[in-house]
Amino acid sequence: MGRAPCCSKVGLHRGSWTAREDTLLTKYIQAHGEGHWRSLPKKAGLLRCGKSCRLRWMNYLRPDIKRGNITPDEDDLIIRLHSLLGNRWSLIAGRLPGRTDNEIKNYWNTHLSKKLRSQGTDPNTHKKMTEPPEPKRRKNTRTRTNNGGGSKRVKISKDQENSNHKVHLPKPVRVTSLISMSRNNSFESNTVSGGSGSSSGGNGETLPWPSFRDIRDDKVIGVDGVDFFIGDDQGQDLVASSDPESQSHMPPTDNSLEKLYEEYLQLLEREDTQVQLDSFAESLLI
DNA sequence: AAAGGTCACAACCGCCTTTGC
DNA sequence: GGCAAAGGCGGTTGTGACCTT
Repeated sequence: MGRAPCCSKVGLHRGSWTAREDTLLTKYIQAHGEGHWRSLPKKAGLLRCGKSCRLRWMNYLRPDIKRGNITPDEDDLIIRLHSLLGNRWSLIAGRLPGRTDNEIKNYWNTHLSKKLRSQGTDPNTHKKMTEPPEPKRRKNTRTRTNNGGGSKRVKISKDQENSNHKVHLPKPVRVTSLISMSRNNSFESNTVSGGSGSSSGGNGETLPWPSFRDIRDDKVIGVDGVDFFIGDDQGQDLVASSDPESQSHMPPTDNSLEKLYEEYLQLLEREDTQVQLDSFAESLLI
Protein backbone atom coordinates (compact mmCIF):
# COMPACT_ATOMS: atom_id res chain seq x y z
CA MET A 1 0.00 0.00 0.00
CA GLY A 2 1.38 3.32 -0.97
CA ARG A 3 1.95 5.97 1.54
CA ALA A 4 -0.09 9.06 1.73
CA PRO A 5 1.61 12.07 0.22
CA CYS A 6 3.60 14.11 2.66
CA CYS A 7 1.05 16.82 2.45
CA SER A 8 -2.03 17.74 0.55
CA LYS A 9 -0.97 19.36 -2.65
CA VAL A 10 -4.26 21.07 -3.16
CA GLY A 11 -3.82 24.81 -3.18
CA LEU A 12 -0.10 24.67 -2.60
CA HIS A 13 2.36 26.81 -4.46
CA ARG A 14 4.77 25.07 -6.75
CA GLY A 15 7.69 26.05 -8.84
CA SER A 16 10.17 28.74 -8.11
CA TRP A 17 10.20 30.35 -4.74
CA THR A 18 9.49 34.02 -4.42
CA ALA A 19 11.56 36.40 -2.33
CA ARG A 20 8.67 36.72 0.05
CA GLU A 21 8.46 32.98 0.55
CA ASP A 22 12.18 32.83 1.13
CA THR A 23 11.88 35.54 3.72
CA LEU A 24 9.03 33.82 5.49
CA LEU A 25 10.85 30.53 5.59
CA THR A 26 14.11 32.09 6.70
CA LYS A 27 12.52 34.10 9.45
CA TYR A 28 10.60 31.14 10.73
CA ILE A 29 13.67 28.95 10.88
CA GLN A 30 15.65 31.74 12.49
CA ALA A 31 13.04 31.88 15.19
CA HIS A 32 12.24 28.23 15.63
CA GLY A 33 15.04 26.26 14.08
CA GLU A 34 14.92 23.46 11.57
CA GLY A 35 12.73 20.43 11.73
CA HIS A 36 9.05 19.62 11.82
CA TRP A 37 8.93 20.28 8.15
CA ARG A 38 5.44 19.02 7.73
CA SER A 39 3.94 21.51 10.09
CA LEU A 40 6.38 24.27 9.25
CA PRO A 41 4.64 25.67 6.16
CA LYS A 42 1.42 26.26 8.01
CA LYS A 43 3.13 27.84 10.98
CA ALA A 44 5.32 29.97 8.75
CA GLY A 45 2.43 31.08 6.63
CA LEU A 46 3.65 29.32 3.53
CA LEU A 47 1.55 27.57 0.99
CA ARG A 48 4.22 25.02 0.34
CA CYS A 49 4.79 21.36 0.92
CA GLY A 50 7.00 20.67 3.90
CA LYS A 51 9.42 18.79 1.75
CA SER A 52 9.63 21.73 -0.57
CA CYS A 53 10.46 23.97 2.38
CA ARG A 54 13.14 21.61 3.56
CA LEU A 55 14.66 21.39 0.11
CA ARG A 56 14.63 25.14 -0.33
CA TRP A 57 16.31 25.62 3.00
CA MET A 58 18.86 22.88 2.59
CA ASN A 59 19.85 23.75 -0.94
CA TYR A 60 19.56 27.47 -1.05
CA LEU A 61 18.72 29.42 2.06
CA ARG A 62 21.02 27.91 4.63
CA PRO A 63 23.63 30.47 5.64
CA ASP A 64 26.48 28.02 5.53
CA ILE A 65 26.13 27.29 1.87
CA LYS A 66 29.25 28.21 0.02
CA ARG A 67 28.44 30.31 -2.97
CA GLY A 68 30.53 30.68 -6.02
CA ASN A 69 32.96 28.66 -8.03
CA ILE A 70 33.63 25.06 -7.46
CA THR A 71 37.36 25.18 -7.21
CA PRO A 72 39.68 22.87 -9.13
CA ASP A 73 40.50 21.21 -5.82
CA GLU A 74 36.85 20.59 -5.11
CA ASP A 75 36.48 19.45 -8.67
CA ASP A 76 39.16 16.86 -8.19
CA LEU A 77 37.85 15.81 -4.83
CA ILE A 78 34.36 15.27 -6.19
CA ILE A 79 35.72 13.02 -8.90
CA ARG A 80 37.73 11.02 -6.43
CA LEU A 81 34.92 10.71 -3.98
CA HIS A 82 32.56 9.71 -6.73
CA SER A 83 34.93 6.98 -7.78
CA LEU A 84 34.75 5.64 -4.26
CA LEU A 85 31.16 6.34 -3.32
CA GLY A 86 29.29 6.42 -6.58
CA ASN A 87 26.23 8.60 -6.77
CA ARG A 88 26.07 9.07 -3.03
CA TRP A 89 25.74 12.77 -3.38
CA SER A 90 24.95 13.49 0.21
CA LEU A 91 28.07 11.67 1.32
CA ILE A 92 30.16 13.50 -1.20
CA ALA A 93 28.60 16.78 -0.17
CA GLY A 94 29.39 15.96 3.41
CA ARG A 95 33.07 16.10 2.61
CA LEU A 96 32.76 19.41 0.83
CA PRO A 97 31.82 21.99 3.41
CA GLY A 98 29.24 24.43 2.21
CA ARG A 99 28.27 22.42 -0.82
CA THR A 100 24.94 20.73 -1.12
CA ASP A 101 24.20 17.33 -2.52
CA ASN A 102 21.94 18.88 -5.11
CA GLU A 103 24.64 21.25 -6.20
CA ILE A 104 27.21 18.52 -6.52
CA LYS A 105 24.78 16.27 -8.30
CA ASN A 106 23.98 18.99 -10.79
CA TYR A 107 27.62 19.87 -11.18
CA TRP A 108 28.48 16.28 -11.81
CA ASN A 109 25.78 15.79 -14.37
CA THR A 110 26.49 18.98 -16.23
CA HIS A 111 30.23 19.29 -15.96
CA LEU A 112 32.22 16.47 -14.50
CA SER A 113 30.65 13.55 -16.30
CA LYS A 114 31.28 15.32 -19.56
CA LYS A 115 34.77 16.21 -18.51
CA LEU A 116 35.58 12.60 -17.72
CA ARG A 117 34.09 11.40 -20.96
CA SER A 118 36.14 13.90 -22.88
CA GLN A 119 39.18 12.46 -21.15
CA GLY A 120 38.19 8.98 -22.20
CA THR A 121 37.05 7.94 -18.76
CA ASP A 122 33.73 6.32 -18.05
CA PRO A 123 32.09 8.58 -15.47
CA ASN A 124 30.24 5.63 -13.97
CA THR A 125 33.10 3.23 -13.54
CA HIS A 126 35.96 5.72 -13.60
CA LYS A 127 37.75 3.35 -15.87
CA LYS A 128 39.25 4.14 -19.20
CA MET A 129 36.76 3.67 -21.96
CA THR A 130 37.83 1.39 -24.77
CA GLU A 131 36.12 3.52 -27.34
CA PRO A 132 37.32 7.04 -27.93
CA PRO A 133 35.05 9.72 -26.59
CA GLU A 134 32.35 10.92 -28.86
CA PRO A 135 33.25 13.98 -30.83
CA LYS A 136 32.35 17.08 -28.96
CA ARG A 137 29.17 18.75 -29.84
CA ARG A 138 29.42 22.38 -30.51
CA LYS A 139 30.52 24.26 -27.52
CA ASN A 140 28.79 27.43 -26.66
CA THR A 141 30.38 30.59 -25.55
CA ARG A 142 27.66 31.58 -23.28
CA THR A 143 26.77 34.13 -20.76
CA ARG A 144 25.52 33.24 -17.38
CA THR A 145 24.30 35.59 -14.79
CA ASN A 146 23.32 34.14 -11.53
CA ASN A 147 21.16 36.35 -9.46
CA GLY A 148 19.50 33.63 -7.51
CA GLY A 149 16.51 32.80 -9.57
CA GLY A 150 16.21 29.77 -11.72
CA SER A 151 18.79 29.20 -14.35
CA LYS A 152 20.92 32.17 -15.01
CA ARG A 153 24.17 32.23 -16.83
CA VAL A 154 27.64 33.50 -16.25
CA LYS A 155 29.87 34.49 -19.09
CA ILE A 156 32.26 31.70 -19.87
CA SER A 157 34.87 32.25 -22.48
CA LYS A 158 36.29 29.43 -24.50
CA ASP A 159 39.62 29.99 -22.87
CA GLN A 160 38.05 29.60 -19.50
CA GLU A 161 36.34 26.41 -20.48
CA ASN A 162 39.50 25.02 -21.92
CA SER A 163 41.40 25.83 -18.82
CA ASN A 164 38.72 24.13 -16.81
CA HIS A 165 38.07 27.16 -14.68
CA LYS A 166 34.38 27.55 -14.68
CA VAL A 167 33.03 30.83 -13.60
CA HIS A 168 30.14 30.70 -11.21
CA LEU A 169 29.22 34.06 -9.92
CA PRO A 170 28.29 33.91 -6.30
CA LYS A 171 24.70 33.31 -5.62
CA PRO A 172 23.21 35.93 -3.39
CA VAL A 173 23.45 35.28 0.29
CA ARG A 174 20.12 36.06 1.73
CA VAL A 175 20.74 35.32 5.34
CA THR A 176 23.49 36.82 7.37
CA SER A 177 23.31 34.98 10.62
CA LEU A 178 21.39 32.18 12.10
CA ILE A 179 21.28 29.84 14.98
CA SER A 180 23.75 27.09 14.41
CA MET A 181 22.52 24.57 11.98
CA SER A 182 23.78 21.18 11.17
CA ARG A 183 23.07 18.59 8.66
CA ASN A 184 22.77 15.00 9.46
CA ASN A 185 24.74 12.85 7.18
CA SER A 186 25.05 9.18 7.35
CA PHE A 187 27.65 6.81 6.09
CA GLU A 188 25.64 3.75 6.76
CA SER A 189 25.90 2.04 3.45
CA ASN A 190 28.98 0.44 2.14
CA THR A 191 28.07 -0.25 -1.40
CA VAL A 192 27.34 1.92 -4.31
CA SER A 193 24.50 -0.22 -5.39
CA GLY A 194 23.09 -0.32 -1.91
CA GLY A 195 21.17 2.39 -0.21
CA SER A 196 18.06 3.63 -1.83
CA GLY A 197 16.47 1.01 -3.93
CA SER A 198 15.17 3.65 -6.23
CA SER A 199 18.62 4.82 -7.00
CA SER A 200 19.98 3.71 -10.27
CA GLY A 201 23.22 4.31 -8.41
CA GLY A 202 25.48 4.70 -11.34
CA ASN A 203 26.71 1.39 -12.57
CA GLY A 204 25.42 -0.76 -9.78
CA GLU A 205 28.93 -1.91 -9.11
CA THR A 206 29.60 -2.83 -5.57
CA LEU A 207 32.34 -0.84 -4.03
CA PRO A 208 33.87 -2.17 -0.88
CA TRP A 209 33.81 1.13 0.87
CA PRO A 210 33.90 0.93 4.61
CA SER A 211 30.72 1.28 6.48
CA PHE A 212 31.08 4.60 8.18
CA ARG A 213 28.63 4.34 10.94
CA ASP A 214 25.99 6.80 11.70
CA ILE A 215 27.73 10.08 12.21
CA ARG A 216 25.11 11.86 14.15
CA ASP A 217 27.37 11.25 17.08
CA ASP A 218 30.57 12.84 16.00
CA LYS A 219 33.32 10.35 15.76
CA VAL A 220 36.92 10.28 14.90
CA ILE A 221 38.27 7.20 13.28
CA GLY A 222 41.85 6.50 12.53
CA VAL A 223 43.71 4.68 9.84
CA ASP A 224 47.40 4.28 10.27
CA GLY A 225 47.59 7.26 12.48
CA VAL A 226 45.49 9.42 10.26
CA ASP A 227 42.41 10.64 12.03
CA PHE A 228 39.30 11.30 10.07
CA PHE A 229 36.69 13.45 11.54
CA ILE A 230 33.32 12.01 10.92
CA GLY A 231 30.49 14.26 11.77
CA ASP A 232 28.96 17.61 11.34
CA ASP A 233 31.34 19.70 9.38
CA GLN A 234 28.99 21.91 7.56
CA GLY A 235 29.78 24.93 9.55
CA GLN A 236 33.38 25.16 8.63
CA ASP A 237 33.07 27.93 6.15
CA LEU A 238 30.31 29.70 7.88
CA VAL A 239 30.96 33.34 7.64
CA ALA A 240 28.55 33.95 10.41
CA SER A 241 29.75 31.13 12.55
CA SER A 242 31.48 32.42 15.62
CA ASP A 243 30.83 29.49 17.83
CA PRO A 244 34.26 28.28 18.90
CA GLU A 245 32.86 24.89 19.67
CA SER A 246 31.50 24.46 16.23
CA GLN A 247 34.77 25.63 14.83
CA SER A 248 36.50 22.82 16.59
CA HIS A 249 34.51 20.46 14.44
CA MET A 250 36.78 20.60 11.51
CA PRO A 251 36.38 18.42 8.48
CA PRO A 252 39.15 16.16 7.40
CA THR A 253 41.88 17.87 5.57
CA ASP A 254 42.34 17.15 1.93
CA ASN A 255 45.55 15.46 2.94
CA SER A 256 43.78 12.91 5.05
CA LEU A 257 41.36 12.19 2.27
CA GLU A 258 44.24 11.94 -0.11
CA LYS A 259 45.92 9.46 2.13
CA LEU A 260 42.82 7.37 2.53
CA TYR A 261 42.24 7.44 -1.16
CA GLU A 262 45.81 6.41 -1.93
CA GLU A 263 45.53 3.55 0.49
CA TYR A 264 42.32 2.48 -1.13
CA LEU A 265 43.88 2.55 -4.56
CA GLN A 266 46.79 0.46 -3.43
CA LEU A 267 44.45 -2.17 -2.16
CA LEU A 268 42.59 -2.21 -5.42
CA GLU A 269 45.78 -3.04 -7.23
CA ARG A 270 46.49 -6.10 -5.17
CA GLU A 271 45.44 -9.54 -6.22
CA ASP A 272 43.63 -10.41 -3.04
CA THR A 273 41.73 -7.21 -3.33
CA GLN A 274 38.51 -8.30 -1.71
CA VAL A 275 40.09 -9.71 1.40
CA GLN A 276 42.28 -6.68 1.77
CA LEU A 277 39.45 -4.30 1.26
CA ASP A 278 37.35 -6.09 3.80
CA SER A 279 40.04 -5.72 6.39
CA PHE A 280 40.63 -2.19 5.30
CA ALA A 281 36.98 -1.47 5.85
CA GLU A 282 37.06 -3.13 9.24
CA SER A 283 40.05 -1.07 10.21
CA LEU A 284 37.98 2.02 9.73
CA LEU A 285 35.29 0.87 12.04
CA ILE A 286 35.41 1.70 15.65
C1' DA B 1 15.47 39.55 -35.53
C1' DA B 2 13.47 35.15 -34.86
C1' DA B 3 13.42 30.26 -34.15
C1' DG B 4 15.20 26.35 -32.43
C1' DG B 5 18.75 24.09 -29.76
C1' DT B 6 21.63 23.76 -25.69
C1' DC B 7 22.76 24.24 -21.12
C1' DA B 8 22.56 24.89 -16.08
C1' DC B 9 20.17 24.57 -12.06
C1' DA B 10 16.12 24.81 -8.95
C1' DA B 11 12.50 22.07 -7.77
C1' DC B 12 9.74 17.97 -7.81
C1' DC B 13 8.86 13.00 -7.28
C1' DG B 14 9.01 8.58 -5.41
C1' DC B 15 11.22 5.53 -2.61
C1' DC B 16 13.94 4.20 1.49
C1' DT B 17 15.37 4.74 6.28
C1' DT B 18 14.74 6.27 10.81
C1' DT B 19 12.08 7.22 14.73
C1' DG B 20 8.42 7.06 18.00
C1' DC B 21 4.44 4.85 19.69
C1' DG C 1 7.30 -6.67 16.00
C1' DG C 2 4.15 -3.68 13.39
C1' DC C 3 2.63 0.61 11.91
C1' DA C 4 2.67 5.38 10.59
C1' DA C 5 4.88 9.79 10.42
C1' DA C 6 8.83 12.33 9.43
C1' DG C 7 13.16 12.96 7.41
C1' DG C 8 16.39 12.11 3.85
C1' DC C 9 18.24 10.74 -0.62
C1' DG C 10 18.97 10.26 -5.57
C1' DG C 11 16.87 10.49 -10.15
C1' DT C 12 14.30 13.24 -13.11
C1' DT C 13 11.92 17.18 -14.92
C1' DG C 14 10.72 22.07 -15.82
C1' DT C 15 12.19 26.47 -16.70
C1' DG C 16 14.51 30.19 -18.53
C1' DA C 17 18.84 32.32 -20.24
C1' DC C 18 22.00 32.09 -23.77
C1' DC C 19 23.91 30.52 -28.30
C1' DT C 20 23.82 29.28 -33.10
C1' DT C 21 21.91 29.37 -37.46
